[in-house]
Amino acid sequence: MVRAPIIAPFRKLMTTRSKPTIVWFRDDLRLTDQPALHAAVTSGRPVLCIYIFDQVSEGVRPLGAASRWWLHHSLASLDDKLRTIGGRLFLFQGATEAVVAALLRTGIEGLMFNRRYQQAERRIDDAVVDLCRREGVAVEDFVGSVLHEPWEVIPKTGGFYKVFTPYWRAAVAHGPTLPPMGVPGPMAKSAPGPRVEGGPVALEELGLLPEISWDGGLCDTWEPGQDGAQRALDLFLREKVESYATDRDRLGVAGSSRLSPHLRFGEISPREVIAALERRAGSSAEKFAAELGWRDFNTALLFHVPDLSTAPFHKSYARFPFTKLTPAALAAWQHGRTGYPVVDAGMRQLWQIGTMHNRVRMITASFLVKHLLADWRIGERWFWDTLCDADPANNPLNWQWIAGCGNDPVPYFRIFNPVLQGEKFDPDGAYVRRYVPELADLPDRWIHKPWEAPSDVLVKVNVVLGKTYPAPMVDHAKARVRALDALRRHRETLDRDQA
DNA sequence: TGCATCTTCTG
DNA sequence: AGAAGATGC
Repeated sequence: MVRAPIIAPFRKLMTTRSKPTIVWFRDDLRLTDQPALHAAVTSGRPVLCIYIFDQVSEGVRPLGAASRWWLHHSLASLDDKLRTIGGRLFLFQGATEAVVAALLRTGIEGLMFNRRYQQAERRIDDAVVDLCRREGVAVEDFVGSVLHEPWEVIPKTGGFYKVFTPYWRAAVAHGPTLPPMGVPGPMAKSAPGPRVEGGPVALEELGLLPEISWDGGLCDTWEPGQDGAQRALDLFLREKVESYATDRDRLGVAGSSRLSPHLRFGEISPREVIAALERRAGSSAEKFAAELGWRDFNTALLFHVPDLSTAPFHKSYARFPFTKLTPAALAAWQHGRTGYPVVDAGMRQLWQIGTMHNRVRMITASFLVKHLLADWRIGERWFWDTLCDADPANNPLNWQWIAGCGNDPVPYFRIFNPVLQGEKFDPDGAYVRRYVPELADLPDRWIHKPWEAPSDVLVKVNVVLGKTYPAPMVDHAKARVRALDALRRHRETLDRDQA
């Protein structure tokens, strides 16, 4: 371990004052409903708020580019918020254990944090707890950003839930989640950030922002941070939640809550969202509450089966003969040039604004794993890099679900038809027109299948298939039959193995 | 949180 | 002919 130099005059300063308690922020970048911060501030001791940007510890999955962009702005916002209660945020980078060890040597009273639920992160946290105990530093951890912790909702027969519906029934029966805490009062004057190896560093030094500025669409779309999260929640409750159950499926309508990246970084807790929802009963509110349940369910599943982000839940799929995509085919999917308008609109929405309508996530993912027969991990990695809400549990598990290798997956024969899905959920083509502007003038009738439009129509709207917009990269009917054959064969192999 | 195809019913 | 329902992948 690297021994960090301790600056002598600073140490003297520390010993003459009461030692600070560290509040270690992680995926909980908020002041509201923040148990660790609340406990530290109400103790009346000096509080030192820190964040450690750790991409190097064993097993930690490096953040994708969109998540890095989000984190940058979220950290800036958290620092602003902390200043409103007399604190500020000190940033460090490097291996967590080394940074914490160095900090402890500067004289620390205690360490507080809210729990995480992924394997690598829990190993780090356990090591930090051990470190504190060895050094005689009081350490306290609190419930993380979930409604229920993974070990709280388990079947009577033991093990863990593999199907959402029984999980959610049990979670609801388990009783109400903790009422969210408010913002703690002003904190004791914040201790200065001790200088150690790894920090404190300026936000810019973390290098989270893109080097070439591709983030214009993200900047125009999102307001990372606690205030943005609260605003999104207010807007959702005011204008969207009533019709959520129906509007969420309409691609051209902004019917979703847009809370997912805020929840991912813990800028708002699901307990706060539930508390706000409970003031308004109704089936739409319940539908939305269940969506929060999905987040917990996936978190719990990953907790119980740590390799789910890379390994199929159904092990037989490790041997599935995926098609190796050509670089051109992969790029066509990634950048929205498949020739299927609704698929291309979704992939371009993702690239431009770091999110994608949930139904379109299913359509585009299904296209990659069924029409192109690609390994779901290829798509998972792309989403991980481009989604602002890329979540270590939700992203891989949703991909496993659509690929058919997950716990409780879609049946293998369920293959989305991108034309029918477009016609059903984007009947006026508003979504396609927004993200595939070269098709904007096509009449509704052809907007989801330009290759069927009569040539005089195409001429009139300046569409030349293969030039201004790609011809379909695969034929839906043929690709569907090919996928059904491959998946059925795979299934027969399975049955034979088991027999 | 599907799709395609077949059957039956109705005008 | 076309809607509506049933069925297998």
